[in-house]
Amino acid sequence: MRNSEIALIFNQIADILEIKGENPFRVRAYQKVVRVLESLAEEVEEIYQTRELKNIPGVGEGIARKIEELLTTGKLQYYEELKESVPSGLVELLSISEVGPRTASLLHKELGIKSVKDLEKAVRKHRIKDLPGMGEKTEENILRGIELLKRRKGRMLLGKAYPLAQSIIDSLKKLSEVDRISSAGSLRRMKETIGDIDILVTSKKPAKVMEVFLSLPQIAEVLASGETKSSVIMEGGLQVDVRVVKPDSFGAALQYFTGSKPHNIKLRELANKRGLKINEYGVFKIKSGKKVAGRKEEDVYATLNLPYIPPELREERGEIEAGQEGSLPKLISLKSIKGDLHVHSKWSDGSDAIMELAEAARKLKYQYIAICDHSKSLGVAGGLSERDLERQIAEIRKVNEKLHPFRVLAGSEVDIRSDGRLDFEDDILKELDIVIAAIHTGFKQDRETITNRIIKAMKNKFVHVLAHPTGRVLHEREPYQVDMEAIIKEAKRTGTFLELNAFPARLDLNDVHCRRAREEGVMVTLGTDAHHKMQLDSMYYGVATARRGWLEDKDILNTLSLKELLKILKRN
DNA sequence: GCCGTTTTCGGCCCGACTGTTTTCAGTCG
Repeated sequence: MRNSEIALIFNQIADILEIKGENPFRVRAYQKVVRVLESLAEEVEEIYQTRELKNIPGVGEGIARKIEELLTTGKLQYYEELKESVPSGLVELLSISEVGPRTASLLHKELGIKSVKDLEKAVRKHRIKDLPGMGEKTEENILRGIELLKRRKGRMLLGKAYPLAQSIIDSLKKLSEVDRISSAGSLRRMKETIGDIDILVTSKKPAKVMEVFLSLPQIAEVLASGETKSSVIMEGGLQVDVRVVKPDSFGAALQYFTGSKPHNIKLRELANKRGLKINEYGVFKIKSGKKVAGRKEEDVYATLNLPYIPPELREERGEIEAGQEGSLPKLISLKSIKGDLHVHSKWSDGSDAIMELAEAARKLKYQYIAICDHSKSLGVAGGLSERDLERQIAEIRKVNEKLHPFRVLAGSEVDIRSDGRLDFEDDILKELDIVIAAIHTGFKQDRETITNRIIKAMKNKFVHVLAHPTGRVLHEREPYQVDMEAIIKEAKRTGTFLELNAFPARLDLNDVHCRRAREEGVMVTLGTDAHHKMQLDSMYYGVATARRGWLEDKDILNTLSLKELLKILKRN
């Protein structure tokens, strides 16, 4: 059983326990394990075979026993019984904003409501308002919550939310009334998908800021508007909240609203032990109530003897401990990137000529790009035949003569066929500067088959890079069943580099796998998979994911200069 | 249900907002 499946079950358990009004700390214990499982690179199955499950943080006696039962029998008696005790539709009520566990169980007890559909009917018949603790307003709010749920399209890709947020920030920045401004929340942490956009502002005239914000053209609906906080829904369904805070609280507010929640909880626990209290206004001494920090985010961390922790790391995955030990990574930044190692031209399914792409790359101050068009068996993507590839190499040589010292690397995104053989023979692969291998068909193979298939390709000495190693496409396709732990180990053994594909819907490797690669000493390459010169810009999201994966310059191949890069590529 | 440089038992983050209440419970981030 995979970690994600176990996490799903524990998440359900947490929800049901909440509805049943169980001890909230027990609920939190299950929620914590869910989070830990989601950020665990290694499969629990493997941990179970080699060592104690209780080594996993948040896993104690009880949960260890439950995991064991799931792994050995595929089922969990406790969960089955729990499910029986609560109608299945009740859990989905929790996804309506305004409806929490207490309301859900009240609705069920009093009106027999078992699903969102039931609830909507009851609301429209005005049967809610007479329940104890409810009223007309609550009824309206629940209806609004249901409508919001229907309209909400789930989380948005970072690649879409980020430019949107930036354009809002740019519009507000122009105002002389705006002093400081920053995004917060998961967007600032650069998570791969974003639930809503939070923007913080300091201003002496909040009303003016709000007025301008609320008049932005992309707004579909205003949910709330006040002096210090306004919420809107943008076209496309994303919610944006703007808050105005006082200058001497800006740092504390930024820290608070950036999260993540588990990161903040851990910080506040730490603060308590030192007789301090942290909230969105600042850091205070508990006894005297004296404020000791708040203006700058750095100061908030400093009161706990911590260095500044970059937002991308704030997921409670050991960053606080690393800060205490002084072992936080020096994260990679965009300006360290010297080139793009995965670009398509119009020779296959891209839309630009090699020269255009090279010119665009030079504008980004790169020293090189690798043209890696598809190989012959990928007919749908205009895969190149051996003959085409040779002609393409000739064209690349000509471009290089003109653009020297900039360099276009001749490459290929060679398809790994279903049996693990490559789409080109060695004698043509060896002509290339860089070979990246990838799977494009047969995604549904079982774990062992697909893992062995990929490993077979990695063993080819002409293959430098494994591209988009898990094959996921956010919102579209699950990763294949590949055993990433085995792939990372094999990458170490064969000297293969693992790609972090920067295309916003891929970001594959993800943050967790990046970190595992680093721990094993496997270098990562960054490539945008651009099919258009504009898409070279998505390198930014790749770098963000690398940062979330704790990667430094030295962990990333294309921070190397052209000369150093060529040396390494030849060695293979 | 977890966890321990104050603890193997008794803690477990913090405040705003809202609506329904006359002092607070529920929800949210």
